[in-house]
Amino acid sequence: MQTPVAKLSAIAEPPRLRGRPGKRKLILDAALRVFARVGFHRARVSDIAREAGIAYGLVYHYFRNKDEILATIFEERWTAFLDAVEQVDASPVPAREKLATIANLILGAWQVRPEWVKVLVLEIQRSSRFAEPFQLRAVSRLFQLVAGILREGQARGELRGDVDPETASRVFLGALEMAVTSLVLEVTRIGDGESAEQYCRRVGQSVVDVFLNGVART
Amino acid sequence: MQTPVAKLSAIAEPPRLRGRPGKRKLILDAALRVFARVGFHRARVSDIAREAGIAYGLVYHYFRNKDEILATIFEERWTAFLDAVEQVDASPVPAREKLATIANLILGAWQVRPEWVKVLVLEIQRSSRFAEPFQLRAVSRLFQLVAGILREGQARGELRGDVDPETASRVFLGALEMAVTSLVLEVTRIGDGESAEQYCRRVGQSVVDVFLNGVART
Amino acid sequence: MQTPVAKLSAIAEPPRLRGRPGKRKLILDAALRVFARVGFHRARVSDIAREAGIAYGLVYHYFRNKDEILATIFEERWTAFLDAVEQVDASPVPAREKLATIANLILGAWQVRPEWVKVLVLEIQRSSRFAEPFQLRAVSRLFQLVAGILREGQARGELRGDVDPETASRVFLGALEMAVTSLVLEVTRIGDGESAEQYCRRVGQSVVDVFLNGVART
Amino acid sequence: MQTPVAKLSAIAEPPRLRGRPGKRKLILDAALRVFARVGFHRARVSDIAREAGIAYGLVYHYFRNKDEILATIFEERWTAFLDAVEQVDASPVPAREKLATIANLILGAWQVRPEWVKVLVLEIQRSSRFAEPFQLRAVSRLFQLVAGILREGQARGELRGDVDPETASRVFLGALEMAVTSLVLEVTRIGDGESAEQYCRRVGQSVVDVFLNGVART
DNA sequence: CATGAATGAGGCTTCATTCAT
DNA sequence: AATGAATGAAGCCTCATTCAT
Repeated sequence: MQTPVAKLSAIAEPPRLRGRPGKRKLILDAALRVFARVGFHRARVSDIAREAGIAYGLVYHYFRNKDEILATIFEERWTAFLDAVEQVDASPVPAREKLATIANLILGAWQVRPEWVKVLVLEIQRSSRFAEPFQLRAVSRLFQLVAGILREGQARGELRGDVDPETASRVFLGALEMAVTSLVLEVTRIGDGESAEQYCRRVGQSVVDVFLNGVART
Repeated sequence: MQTPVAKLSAIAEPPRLRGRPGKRKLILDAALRVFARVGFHRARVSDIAREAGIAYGLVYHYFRNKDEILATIFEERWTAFLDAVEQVDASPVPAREKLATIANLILGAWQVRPEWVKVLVLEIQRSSRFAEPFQLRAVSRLFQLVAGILREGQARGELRGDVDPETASRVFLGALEMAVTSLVLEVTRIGDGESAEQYCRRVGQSVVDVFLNGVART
Repeated sequence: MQTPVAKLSAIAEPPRLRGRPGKRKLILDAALRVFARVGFHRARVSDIAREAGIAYGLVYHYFRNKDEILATIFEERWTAFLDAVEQVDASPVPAREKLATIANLILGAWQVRPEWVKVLVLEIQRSSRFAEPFQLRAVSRLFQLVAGILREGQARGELRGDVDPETASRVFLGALEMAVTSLVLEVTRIGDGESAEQYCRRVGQSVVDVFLNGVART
Repeated sequence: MQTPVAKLSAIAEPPRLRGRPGKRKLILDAALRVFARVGFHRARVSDIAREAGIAYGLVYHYFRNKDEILATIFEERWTAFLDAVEQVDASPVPAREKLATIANLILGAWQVRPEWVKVLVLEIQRSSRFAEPFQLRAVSRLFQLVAGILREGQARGELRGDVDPETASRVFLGALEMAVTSLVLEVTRIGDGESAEQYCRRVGQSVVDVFLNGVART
């Protein structure tokens, strides 16, 4: 199954909030880059302002404080991501294809917007703000969706019925996250004869393959 | 295979250095608790000192700075953990048993010392400090060990040969990390009729089961 | 003697300048309310604008800066107040009646426009801006007028001649100010069977009574 | 009646809090001077530190924030002042003498520590923090004490019985406050042939005289 | 007139680290 | 070894004021 480009761009580029000429977005994008570069805690508001090419105080015109910038990045992007996953969930395809698409969605996002994935993986997830109701729920939603896909696959007889869907969803998403993390931390170096896109697709397929079929010799 | 208690405690409790009264250890333990409670960045040196019941100037007799405390915690505990994994690697058992033991090692450590695992998962692993040579190598070592186990299993014919061991090691450890993370973040609530120990064992078995056999109906 | 309503309203409501739609007045009134509510220093220009229902940039079309707003309030209201006191001074009545009228003027103003009196008492009078030439002179003028009334009363033989009029004017106005302050700070609660107007009149009479006759048993 | 020097110094110099070598007091004294010079709002914490000859951060070792410095000044000094007034209240002398002593207490404090009185009059009283329970109660206490003295004087037949003690206490203290304010604002210039002490004594006597006997010709 | 986006200096506060005792 | 007072750099945030439209 092909992941529509539309979906990928949806993750990477949230729709402009109506009205504002775009300064707000300018700030969010700059913040994303700065957070990705030096991390949330090291990032100074003045860094963000400089990166955005605006005056210091303007940041506070659009956001209450630095935390809110991170939270907003999370909200906007994660919501777009969840929407994409919801669409995948709703599509009339076998569970295995849904999982493959989700894997491509995540790895594809890294290709298009590595900073966004880096910030999500390294900063937000670690942040104690993570414990905020909205964020907790937003992340839980992803796990629920995947668990739902697995449960449905079990009901349809596509998947083994003797595996707890909640646990399995953590295995699947944990595996994917680690794959992305190793890309983010540049632990994984992409080989010579392979484009980033090919590499991502291959890794996604491997993760799905292992998750579906296991590594044991049958 | 049973995970020897000795190994677990080795992870959780590094051997006392040179029989000191233990002020240094007092500080490390206190820091661990504080880091687990509020996170590294929010933790003040004075918090650690108060938790340890000492004057905070004393912290600087034992450690150069705050970062070094975190690094030390990492080094000591991670080294002990790696040692345990090395022993597992060296043991003459099938790959599947080695993997099961590693899973129990990690989940068991969470049982004995949840703060340590929490700090490892939330603070160190995602810290940009992670990029420091020693830490990077130390973590890489774990992945290499697991990849080695998988490669050996392939060579012995126990595991499928058409899976990249590096990728598969990330799947395995990512799945385990996510399992632990959900425990750390208390997303997972342990059911009524089950002890924490039973629960951990069951989750570990599930992860290994999925990793080995996959979720697809055969 | 009855305090003409005209005089009270003169204090509380300065005549509209040149028949403008009144944006300027809107701002001054809003500022008065905000200053009374939160104090000059805590009041933000944006608070004033919101209270006035206008954009806050507009404030700077009518006033050079925030200080000027307070100064303007002071000038306009205090001038009106001084005019009323001048009229009292010029009236052909005994000193004791003049003093009673002044007391009613002040306490009556509190009734009609408590915010204005509150700002006068709490912000302007004690402000270091008070030291500005105009304001200093304006306030001095009140003391001079009262001292003049006292001096005249002495000359006419109505009042004791062995009291320094300057000192006595401070006693009189200090007493009145404290009476108003206790109203402003709501330290004084008005009793049940008494209207605010009755209460003010009674307090004014008491102050004048004590000032004229003293509290000692004769 | 002579105001014992002991009492005056009690107002101006609160007893050292046991233990501290005196840095805390250094800061409080410096803050008092700075507040008196430029006002609370204009005073920067760095000004206070420089005035005290200490490092910036040390201020925060002893006080939570700038507000707490002002509040502490108020508490310590006002408490000492109230104690002195309580002693006056308890002394077995006629009401008129008690009032004279209180007047001397206040005016004498201005002589010894003009900054303290200035800060009290200009900053604390105006501050909205004034509304804090402790401060409100502390100030109320003074009024209650004076009202009590008046009531007792009435009961003994020394004072007129037809005057409300609460209102009269406000007249008395308002008059005194205005006398001090005019000193603080340097509206009142002390004449040539008179020492500051003589001047204060004379003003105090005048205030008490007017308060007791009134200005009307009998 | 009117708007509110944009500016940026100013100041409070935090807290890692040093140092005298 | 132990204490905690002392230091001061760093950075967040506020908000008066300006300016383009």
